[in-house]
Amino acid sequence: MASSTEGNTRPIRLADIAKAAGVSHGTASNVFSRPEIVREEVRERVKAAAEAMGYAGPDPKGRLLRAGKVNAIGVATTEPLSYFFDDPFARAMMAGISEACDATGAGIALVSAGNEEKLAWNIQSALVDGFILFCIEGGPRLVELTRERKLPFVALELGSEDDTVSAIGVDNVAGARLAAQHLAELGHRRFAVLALPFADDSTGLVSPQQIRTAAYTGTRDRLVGYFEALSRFGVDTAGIPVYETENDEASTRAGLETIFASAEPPTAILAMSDRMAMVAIEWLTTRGLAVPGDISVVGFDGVPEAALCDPALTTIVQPIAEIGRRAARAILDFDGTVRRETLDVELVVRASSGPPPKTA
Amino acid sequence: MASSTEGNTRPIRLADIAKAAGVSHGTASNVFSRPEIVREEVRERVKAAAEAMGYAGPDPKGRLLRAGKVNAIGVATTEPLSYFFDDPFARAMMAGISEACDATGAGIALVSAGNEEKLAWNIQSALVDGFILFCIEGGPRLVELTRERKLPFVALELGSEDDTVSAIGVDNVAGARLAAQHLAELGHRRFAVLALPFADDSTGLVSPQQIRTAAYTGTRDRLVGYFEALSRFGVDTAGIPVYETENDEASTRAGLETIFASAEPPTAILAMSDRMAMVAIEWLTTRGLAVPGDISVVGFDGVPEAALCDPALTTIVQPIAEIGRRAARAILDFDGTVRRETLDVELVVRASSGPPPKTA
DNA sequence: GTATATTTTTGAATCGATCCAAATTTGGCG
DNA sequence: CGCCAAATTTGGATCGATTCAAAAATATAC
Repeated sequence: MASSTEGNTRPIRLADIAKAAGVSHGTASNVFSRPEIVREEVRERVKAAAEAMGYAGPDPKGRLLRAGKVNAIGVATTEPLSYFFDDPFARAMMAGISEACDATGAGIALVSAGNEEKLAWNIQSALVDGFILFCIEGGPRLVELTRERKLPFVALELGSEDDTVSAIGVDNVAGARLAAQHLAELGHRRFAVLALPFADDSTGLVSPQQIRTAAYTGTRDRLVGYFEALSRFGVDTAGIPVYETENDEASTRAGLETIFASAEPPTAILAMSDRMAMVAIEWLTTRGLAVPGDISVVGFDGVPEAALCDPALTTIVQPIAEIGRRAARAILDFDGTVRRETLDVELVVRASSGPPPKTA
Repeated sequence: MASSTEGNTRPIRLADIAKAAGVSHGTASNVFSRPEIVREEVRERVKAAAEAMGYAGPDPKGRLLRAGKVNAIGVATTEPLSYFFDDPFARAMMAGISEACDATGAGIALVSAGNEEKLAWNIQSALVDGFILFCIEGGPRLVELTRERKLPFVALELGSEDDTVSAIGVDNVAGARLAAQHLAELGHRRFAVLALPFADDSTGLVSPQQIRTAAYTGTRDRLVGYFEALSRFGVDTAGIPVYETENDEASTRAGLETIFASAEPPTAILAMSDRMAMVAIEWLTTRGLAVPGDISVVGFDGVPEAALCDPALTTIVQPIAEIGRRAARAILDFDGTVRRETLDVELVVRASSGPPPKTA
C-alpha cells in the first residue's frame, strides 16, 4: 500500500535514495551536500540510485528549514506586479537593486497584491531575508505590515518620517525648489503642478486642507519645495492649480484637461515625476502646443527615458540606481542598525524648458 | 541555560507561545491557522502571549515544508538580473507574466546568475512551483538545468525544437518573411541583417557554416524567413551581410560600423529585435542618414517603445504580453501535459520604412 | 597480529510549522 | 445528576532536509 503510492504520486525523497543505495539518510545527504567526505564508491552508488529513481535533488524546502536563510530580497509595493516593469522610475530602481543582488548571487522576489488582505498575507508569507519597500503610495501601511515580520527592511523614497525606519531617498524639498527656481528664472509666472498622491484613492484639484493633512509626506515635501522657490519670486502660490494624480497616464491626462480648461492656462508645468512630465509633453504636442515654446515642462526623477523623449526632458535627477544598490546592500549586509540616507539631487536642463512665450 | 538563549538570539517560535499561553503546540497553531475552531478565550490568551513576546507570526519556512507549494513562479534567464528591467522585450513579457500572477496572488522570483555554476545552484535552490525560461541566449542550458528540478516549466521564444519541452512563442520564419517581404515590395534590393546570437559568445559577421550549425534555432529561423522572402524577389541572399550581436547597444553599434564600412551599404536593415532596430535608427540619424529616406529599418518584437521612438518603428509585432500571460497560466494551472503554442505575428508598418532612395 | 590514528558512516535530534485521530471538555436535555 | 452530542484540545506524526557526537570502518605502524 505504501509501496504503491511511492512510485506514482509522492516525489522521491532523499530517504528513498538512501534506502535504495543501502546507506544512511545522513550519508545520502552528505553525498549531495558534502561529497568530499564520502568515499567515492559510496558516492557513486548513491548517485546511481538517484539517477535510476529520477530524484530531483535535495528539496530546497527541506534545506531551507535547516538553513534559516533564503538568500533573496523581497521588493514590495502596493501597486500591481506589473508596476515594476511598466513604471520608468521603478524600472531604474530595480536595475540598481538587481546589480547589487547579481554581485552576491541573491535572488529577488517581487511582492504585491491586488487587495489589502492579500498584500498582508503575501508579505507575511514571502520567503525572503528582508524587504525593500516602494513607498510612493501606501508607504505607511507597507511599513506597518513589514515590521510585523521582524525582518530587516528599507523604505524607498518619499520618506517615512519615523526615524526608527531605515530609509533611503532624496531631499524632496530641495529638489522641487531647484525645479521651480529654474522656471522662475526663465521668466515664468504662471504655473501648474501635476502631483503624486497626497493620500489613498484621491485624484483631482487639491485644496490647501488636503495638502496640510497629506498622508504621503514625499508628495507634500515636493510641493513645499516648489512653493518656497516660487514665493521668493513673488508668485502667489495659492492660485497655482495642484492636480493630484495616480502617477499614471489616465489621471495625468485628466489633470491636464482640467488645468488647460482654465481661462489663464499656465506657461510652465511642474510634474512630480518624469512619467507624468512625459505624458504632459505628449499631450501638449498632440494639441499643437509647442514645448517649450508655448509651455515648459520640468519633471522629477531623471529616468533614462527622460533623456530620450522629444524634446528631451528637463528634470531633477536623483541617483535612482544608486539608491537601489544601497537599499539592496543594506538588506544583504544588515547589521541591525537603522540606516537613513538622503542623497543629492541635481537639476539637468534639457530641451523641455525655456522662456515663456512673449504673448503670455 | 536554554532559557538564557531564548530571549537573545533565537527567534520566538510557535512552541514558545504555546508554552507561555499554557496550551498545546497544536492549539497555538490553530489560533493562527484556523482561529474559528478555537474558543475565543483561548484565542485571546494565545494572542496576548504572542504580542507580549514579540512573536513575528508563523514562520513561512515551517509552513512551506508542510504545504508543499510556494505559490510563486521563477522566471529564469542566463542574463544578469537587470535584464528584466533594461530590455524592452523582457519588460513587456514580464508585464504579461505579472498580470497573470496578480490575478491569482502568486509571486514572482527572478532567477539568474553571473556565472554558470551559480546559475545551476540558483535554479536548483529557487523556492518556486515552476519556471518560465527566457531562452534567447543559453536556452538549451536553461532547459537542461530546469528539467533536473522535476518542476513544471515553459520555455519562452526562440523555441526549443524538443517537443518534450513546453514552449510558447511565435512563428519566427513567418514573421521574418513578412518583414523582408515588406521591404522588397517597397523596392529594396540591398539588405543587411542585425542578428540575435547564433551561439554562445560570438559576435561579428556570420558565415554560412555558422548559420548551419547555429545552436539557437530562433535566430536561425528568423534568418531563414528573411532569406526565403528575399529569394522570391530574386535577391542574392549569399551577399547579404549578417552581423551577429549580443542584442545590446554596444555590439549593435559595432555591427552597424561594419555594415556601413562596405562599398555598397544597404538601403534596408532587418533587425531581429526592436531593441537593435531602435539603436540602428539612432545610429543612422546621428550620422545624418535619413530614416526611411536613405535607409529603412524594420524590427522584430513590437515592444511598446517601438511606437514611441522617432521615427516610429515598422516591426513584426508579437503578442508579448499574451505570451507572458499564457506562460504564467501554464505554470499556475499545470496539468502535467506538455504544452506547445505558436502565436501569430503581424507586420505593423510605421514611419521607419519606405521606398529606397532613387540614387540607390 | 595488535594498537592506534584517521576516515567514514550512522542515527537521533533539529529546523518550525500543520495535520488528524483520539482524548477531553463543554453544552443541552430529560 | 447522568447521558449524549458537539465542540475543542491534545500530542505524536509528518513535511524533507542538515547536523554532529558517537560508533564503526579503514589505514598505518610496529
